[in-house]
Amino acid sequence: MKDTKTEIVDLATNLILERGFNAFSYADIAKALQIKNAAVHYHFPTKEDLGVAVMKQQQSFVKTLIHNLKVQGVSEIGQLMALIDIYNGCVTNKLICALGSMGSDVLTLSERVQVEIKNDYVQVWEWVSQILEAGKEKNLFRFEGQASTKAAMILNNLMAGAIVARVLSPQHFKDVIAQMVAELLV
Amino acid sequence: MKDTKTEIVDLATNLILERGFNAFSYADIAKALQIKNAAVHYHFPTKEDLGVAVMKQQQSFVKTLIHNLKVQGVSEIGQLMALIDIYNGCVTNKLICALGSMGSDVLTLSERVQVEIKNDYVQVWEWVSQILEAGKEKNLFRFEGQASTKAAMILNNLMAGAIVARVLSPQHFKDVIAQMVAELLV
DNA sequence: TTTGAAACTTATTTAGTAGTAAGTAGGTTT
DNA sequence: AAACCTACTTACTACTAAATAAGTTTCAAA
Repeated sequence: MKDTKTEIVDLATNLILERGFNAFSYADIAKALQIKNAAVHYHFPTKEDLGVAVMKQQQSFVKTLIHNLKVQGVSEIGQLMALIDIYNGCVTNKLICALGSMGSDVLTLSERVQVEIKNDYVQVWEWVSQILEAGKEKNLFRFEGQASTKAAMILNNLMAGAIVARVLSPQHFKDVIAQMVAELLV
Repeated sequence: MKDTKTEIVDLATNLILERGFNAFSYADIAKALQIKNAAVHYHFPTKEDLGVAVMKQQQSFVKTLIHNLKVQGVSEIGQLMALIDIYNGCVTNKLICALGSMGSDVLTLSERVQVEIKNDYVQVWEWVSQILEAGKEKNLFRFEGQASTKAAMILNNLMAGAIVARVLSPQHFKDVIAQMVAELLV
């Protein structure tokens, strides 16, 4: 069984992806875990601490994902699909991604949290840049311009796509991402 | 001179684009306008009312912009650049767009506000779709797939680009949008 | 068997939040 | 002149937020 600390981070993550950092409280977490407000503060003295923990856990998840995909020798196409699958999961559950949620709130957050949001973005951005670069070399992908710029464009479509999916519909996301992939594949 | 009601909406808009709907209060507005909290409630009884007013004002701005551009006979390229200029202005002022901000918070907002967010998105989406369709016909633009899908992709890049610009840098936005435009122009 | 740290609860504080009721100054209408 | 309206202020309610101090339980190691 997961320990309380991990459960708090998991729940906070879900609340952030659903409502945003400024729209959930320690009381929400305490209620869901059937503990008291102060117990959450025991593990994460300030909300800032909790925010940092959430973003670091995200980085750890991505690190593990990248590692597993490379160990399994998954192709560049497969790696891109794995990333898209994560966003499909978000959209299905009416969630947006951590980058979109925390990015929108970035100016209300402390320096420490801002740094972790940036680290999160850069980690995924560098990964996608590498996928594109290697995939182009192998003639799997076609695109104009720099791989890093194209990677940013792909992330933009995933991030904003997930946001818009909740405003319009999940289908809107699927259509856009399908077209994005079609343009990319040779 | 602008009346108080308009000033409240303008200020609320700025606060939403900077911090998000759930991260500003009536007190922020009252303080800035040197009036009392209750005076804001006089004009907008609930925060929901204020949210609706902000989104309707946005729609009105876009409607006027589209009208002016068409009256002046601005080309499809010029129209797209006008949209991009708005986002450049946002990025310069460390703001995100109303769609990105309110879209991120959509599940914390009432039905009435959600509808206006959707209306806002659809208005801009249809406009960009028309620009692309007409521009392609005139051999100004090149793109694969449906104009409406490509329009959504452009909006995704603008929306998420503005969000990421605050996390990374304004330059990151400019690079991505420059590449986006380059891919689009014949 | 004691001890001591980890993981809580209880109870409270401080500082906001949206929202409202009642009153008022100054202008407009009848 | 009386009645009314607009745009507020004053003073408040009810509630929620994050945060903390002090006390309690639990359980494993000495």
